Amino acid sequence: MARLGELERSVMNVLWDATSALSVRDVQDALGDRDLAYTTVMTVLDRLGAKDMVERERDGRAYRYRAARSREEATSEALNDALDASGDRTSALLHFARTVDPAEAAALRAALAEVEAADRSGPDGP
Amino acid sequence: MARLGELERSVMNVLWDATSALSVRDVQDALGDRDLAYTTVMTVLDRLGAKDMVERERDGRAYRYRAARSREEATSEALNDALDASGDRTSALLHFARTVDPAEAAALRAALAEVEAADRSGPDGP
DNA sequence: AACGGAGTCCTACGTCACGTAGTAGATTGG
DNA sequence: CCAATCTACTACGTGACGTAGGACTCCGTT
Repeated sequence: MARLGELERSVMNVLWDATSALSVRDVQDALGDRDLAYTTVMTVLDRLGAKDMVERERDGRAYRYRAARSREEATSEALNDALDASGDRTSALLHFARTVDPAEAAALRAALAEVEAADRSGPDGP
Repeated sequence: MARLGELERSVMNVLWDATSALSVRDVQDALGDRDLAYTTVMTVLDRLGAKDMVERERDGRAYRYRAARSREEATSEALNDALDASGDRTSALLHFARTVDPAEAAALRAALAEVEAADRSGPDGP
């Protein structure tokens, strides 16, 4: 995930929490506690578009914005970026696995077992 | 891991690849392809110290610098930061597990099995 | 004892990302 | 036709980072 600033991240969270594409006004309202100028929200949305974090579609005179990737996909990308930056993905992953919280370790094991089963029954599906 | 710039990361890599603590001069030499001023390297080392990425010890008149954490620990921290920023660590991890490369998945499974075994035989050791 | 080299500390400058917003111009409902 | 609404473009302050120079301090050498 391209690096995000604090406001950019807030906007992404609004978009991720929304069920449909939002107008600038919608986002501004959702960020009600910050009382930002309309154009501020527009600028941020625009920059997020430049980072391919959001997409927009015309809706009459205005645009509606949606997240280009789900929160999980974006985070996963961030994880991959961190691993790549480290230079040695595998040993970084191993260290992480050895130090992760037990509950999360269990969740991870379950998810990995799932994909393993899927792979075994054939990568193209049964 | 505190966010690092490109030169800062290069310096960390030099430190991580070194077997012992390095002087400013050592680091400058290791970065020989960039031909940086001595003080530039000092400044970067200093900033890395402010971010708790390096530690230094006196060696005569000069200092010697070493990474405060291993590459793996630092990356692991970065992973945790990314997960925390996402808001939902578990679902991010699950998505990651489902999309990770098969070889890495296998490595992860092995590491997780290891810690599971260690936990079962007693968290305080056998 | 004065000098030069090696080191450290402090300060600085340019650039870029980001938070923040204003102005100008187009479009449209009433 | 006018006011509201929306987009496009421009701008400014701050902080991070790459980069480096100058001042000051030791210490060995002449």
